[in-house]
Amino acid sequence: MREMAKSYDPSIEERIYKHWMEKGYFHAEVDKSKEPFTIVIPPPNITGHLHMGHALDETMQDILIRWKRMQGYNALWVPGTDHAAISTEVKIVNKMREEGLDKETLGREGFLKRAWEWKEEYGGTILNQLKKLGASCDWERERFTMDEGLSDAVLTVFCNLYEKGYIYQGEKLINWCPTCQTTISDAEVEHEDKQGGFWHIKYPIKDTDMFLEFATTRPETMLGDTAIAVNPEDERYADLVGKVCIVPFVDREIPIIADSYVDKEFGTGVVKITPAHDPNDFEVGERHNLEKINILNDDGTINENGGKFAGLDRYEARKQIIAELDEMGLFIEKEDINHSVGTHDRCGAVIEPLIKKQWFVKMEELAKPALNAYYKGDLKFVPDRFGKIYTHWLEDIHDWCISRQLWWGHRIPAYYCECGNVIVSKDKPSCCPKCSSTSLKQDEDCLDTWFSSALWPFSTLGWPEKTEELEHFYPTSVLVTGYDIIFFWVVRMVFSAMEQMGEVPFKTVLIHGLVRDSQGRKMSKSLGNGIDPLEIIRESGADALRLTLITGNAPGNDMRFYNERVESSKNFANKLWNASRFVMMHIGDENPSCELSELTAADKWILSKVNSLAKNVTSNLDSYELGIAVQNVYDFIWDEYCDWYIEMVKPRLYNQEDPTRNAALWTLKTVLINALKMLHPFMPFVTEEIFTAVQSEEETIMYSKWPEFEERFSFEEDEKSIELMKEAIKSIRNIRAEMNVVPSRKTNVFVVSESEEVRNIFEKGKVFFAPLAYASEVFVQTDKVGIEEDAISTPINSGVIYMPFAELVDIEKEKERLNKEREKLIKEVERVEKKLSNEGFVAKAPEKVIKEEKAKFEKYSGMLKSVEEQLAKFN
RNA sequence: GGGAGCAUAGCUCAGUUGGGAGAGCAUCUGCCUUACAAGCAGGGGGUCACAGGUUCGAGCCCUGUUGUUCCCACCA
Repeated sequence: MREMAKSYDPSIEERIYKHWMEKGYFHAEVDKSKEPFTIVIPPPNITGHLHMGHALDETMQDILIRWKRMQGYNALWVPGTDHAAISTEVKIVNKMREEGLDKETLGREGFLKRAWEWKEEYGGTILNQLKKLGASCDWERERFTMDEGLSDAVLTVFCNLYEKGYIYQGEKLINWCPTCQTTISDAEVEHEDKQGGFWHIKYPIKDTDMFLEFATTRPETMLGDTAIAVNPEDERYADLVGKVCIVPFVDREIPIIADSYVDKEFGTGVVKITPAHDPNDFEVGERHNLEKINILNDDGTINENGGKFAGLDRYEARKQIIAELDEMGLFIEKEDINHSVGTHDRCGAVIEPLIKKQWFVKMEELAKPALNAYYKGDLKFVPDRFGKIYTHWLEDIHDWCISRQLWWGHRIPAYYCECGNVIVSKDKPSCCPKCSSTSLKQDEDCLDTWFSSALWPFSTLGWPEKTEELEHFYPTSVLVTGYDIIFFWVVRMVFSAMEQMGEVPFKTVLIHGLVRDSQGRKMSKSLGNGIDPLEIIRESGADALRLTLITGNAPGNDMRFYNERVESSKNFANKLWNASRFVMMHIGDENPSCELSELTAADKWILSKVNSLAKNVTSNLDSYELGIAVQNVYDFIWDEYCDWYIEMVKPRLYNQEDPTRNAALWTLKTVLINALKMLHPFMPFVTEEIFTAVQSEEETIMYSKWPEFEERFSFEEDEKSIELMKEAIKSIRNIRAEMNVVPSRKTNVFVVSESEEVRNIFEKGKVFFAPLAYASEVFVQTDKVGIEEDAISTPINSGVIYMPFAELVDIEKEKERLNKEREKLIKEVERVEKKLSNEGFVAKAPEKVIKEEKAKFEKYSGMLKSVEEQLAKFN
């Protein structure tokens, strides 16, 4: 037996984790004799630091992995990181800037060298932080989206999709971030409601003295206007269609066209059309064959097409354009409006739609199998409502712009020949197959970072190689992630897997919500309201943090983080610690054993309880109700095991001569071990420490067998007996507290019952009933012989408890108390009576429910009778 | 404009196929009882947002209303 400290100290965690690592417990080899259970970690960015969101996400995964491992599965949790193209590149560029360097001077190669150096230095930070949380990832299998194997997977998929015609190059309207100077996909555009202007402007109509009024939120785009549109059914403008307007400053003549896209009711019913800078206008332009004039440079300044405004930032140009229009009498008014503006989710800059030649993935066909997988039930969401979000997005999907004007990432494997030929190939071709020229240039752009993470579930297992890991561990079992990246990642993983592997990448997607601050706000850097999980771990331990994050959290729901709750989690760890210490103090170096026949009702009661706990916890874990599962274990340990069972067995432990002492020790130990096992996935450290102390012959709890429900440990009768005694004890304590009787003052307690069964229960349970009921002596009898007339009484099911308090009894007060009790019981009896006299209830309710109600009727009417008898005595 | 979530004790939240409303924290009372004062025992506190409906029975299922949060969407 190992000596245990007086109170729980979470600093043991580091030692334990190190031990687990040294023993290689987290490593999973392919073992075909076992059923696989696989999770791939949502790879955190190499730029990242562990925040509460990660802590929740990884805790949930660790719980599932540890549980399945104990259940005997071949459990594998693959860790790794994402190169995070834009985020990382921005970080590196900023660091270079501090040294007075920029990308251009370093060149691509020089830049990449520095980027890899940066990755080597900082890229592992977040994974090391994860270890503090207790994550049992197989670190021998750690992967990175840009390592050799995964890069090979990326190029393979790119070429595959290109050959099948799913990847194409196109000159389309894309989302441009002028700050990061790259394209981004639709998913990365965040629509924010912003206060903005709605400028009313008019253009002169050619060869008339008339003007056409319209309004716009982006006046500077007028420099790229190539038409003015009205609704074809708008009578106000019918005779203007076909006429020509003049765009000021650039003096461009543009047609007035009719297109049903224009809403007659909105504004003046006139829209300026800028096909090069607005998605709707682009469509209109396609329909009417309009010219597309790009007016923006990559940095958001006006280009040479903007005439005199060339070189100005778009917002400065806007100001000047309005000022000059005003002078020209063409500006009418500015309306203040609140409208939604597209911004870049990484840097917050306002996105400018513009036309560029980019690489796209054609989504329509690829989306279908991903949708079918869900409809067929091969892919499930927990909770299911997120399936609707998933399908909604896929049904309305746009092509995915995958090229990024970055250097940090997977360079697009497309090669351009002088002859104009484009060759897509994993390796650089030696010459152009068309013209044999050897002067081929690779595309300068990189792929969207999500292109590689979309392959994560199979690329990390070795694909495109046919590894035995892939064979055994794929498809993965469950993906755990937040609802905020369903579009970015989940959707793309599913369609990529369906296309490349022909099956789903995971069977279940377990969705969790956001961890918010105590006021319900998102934790963010700018608000400075983030709570650092590492700090919590340092102060209270990873176990306490994990328990806090899981308790009371239902799948898919957001949660608030309170330090008070960490405190209570830590208290729980200490409670468990001390209960274990108590058990071990009494067991010493013995190894208690006993026959089932030696067990007392109390032993059987707690064994039965822990037995059904196993059933409940397992079924809750099966349905991913981690919060309920951990609550089950928590309640059992604190309420049943500590507050009742330990107190019940104390007299047997203190009495070395007690013949049932060994049964008590065995039960204490057995139940504790089972409870520890069930708590282990949630609180791995404290449970490991205690387990190895109690079970000194075992090396770890990690591979101990998960408890299962066993019929032979189900003791219904004993459960009932003990519950009856608990009720009696609670009533006695209640009365004593009301009468302000200090615990040290003990009284005789009489249990009177005509039922032999009940008398037996109390007779046998005297050993614990007496101390818990603060009884100097317990008398179990059939009648009231020897009980003083003014003894305090309280009814139990099929009996009455009497306590002679002598001088403490105030008859009037006692009558009052009994009257209250009577009122309560009358209500109960009435309620049950009403139910039982309801014909519908008796005819239609399940038999079990009716039986229960009848039993309640017996119980309460019996109790009422004895209260009334007692009252009659006082009157 | 479309969709979804939430509304339960003072606060934060659970409540798994419908069968007498729960936890943590807070609050009040009494206890340093030989595992734990990070504790023990006991108490108070809820028209389960509102209105209908289904049912023998509704916090739970259906419809509507209100409040609130979020997601999606090309009304300039």
